[in-house]
Amino acid sequence: MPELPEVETVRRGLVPSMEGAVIARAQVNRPDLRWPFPDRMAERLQGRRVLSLRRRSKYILADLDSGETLLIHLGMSGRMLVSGDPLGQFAHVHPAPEKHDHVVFNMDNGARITFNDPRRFGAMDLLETATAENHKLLSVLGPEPLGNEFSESYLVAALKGKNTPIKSALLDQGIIAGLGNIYVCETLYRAGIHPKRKAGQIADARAAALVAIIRDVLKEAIEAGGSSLKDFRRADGELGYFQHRFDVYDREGQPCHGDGCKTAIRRIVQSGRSTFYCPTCQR
DNA sequence: CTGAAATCCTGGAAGC
DNA sequence: TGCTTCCAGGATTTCA
Repeated sequence: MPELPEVETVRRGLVPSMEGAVIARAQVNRPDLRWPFPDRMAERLQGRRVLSLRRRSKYILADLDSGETLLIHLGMSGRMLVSGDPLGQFAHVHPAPEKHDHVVFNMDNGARITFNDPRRFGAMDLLETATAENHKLLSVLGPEPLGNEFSESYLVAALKGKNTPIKSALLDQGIIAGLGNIYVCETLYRAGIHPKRKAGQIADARAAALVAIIRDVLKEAIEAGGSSLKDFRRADGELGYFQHRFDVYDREGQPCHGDGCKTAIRRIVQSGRSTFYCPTCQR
């Protein structure tokens, strides 16, 4: 799925056409994605103004003037395509509907946001804004990696005593929210830590160093506009380009980027997920 | 507790 | 231009 940087890129792309605008009509083309949509979702969205668009981990949260918040998860293949012309300068041209266009938001400013998700691992729900953090999907999340709560002391303590491989620990959304397979691989490469190393076996200083590395990796990806793999498009439909910067992800057999290191990047499977790493640089 | 596997889906790419 | 197999950014649930 889109990981934190991709979701943040999508959120930013949606702000101009959604924030402050009214959902004139919500078109819901099927009863569910990963889970059933909430009761009367279209009606509850219709006529509501979007007060703000927030992000928590890989979730986009749209606070509405009804006191409800629309939660959106893009799953693995979800996209939000923006069309139309919010500023009214040009003709409102919308693309023809495509297969897997599951939910369409027609805004009162002429913009149209189409949620397209072939694999349907995505999700939408409506929750009370005031108690949003108590939502089943949000209450289990660990700290935001770019927030103040995510500190060196926090991560050192969170990894202490863990017997699980560091790869799995960083993928655990309850320890740190928002990392996915790509950025965990990239983070461990930069940190020089072998993905199979037990989380609790990492020296405090190395665990602490992960904090800055994680932040750097995510910030660079956000600045680059999110990565773009098979299914991901920026909110405006343009491709991101962080994929050009991957050191290890999807580079099996290719030479390591490390200084003077030409070792072939290796791919292994951990918990059913591909892990890419340099056996020379990561210990 | 850990962790592996199955599960929800479709589509693209690779292999034959 | 076919058919089969494998693989994919996630995350929950089930099972050992």
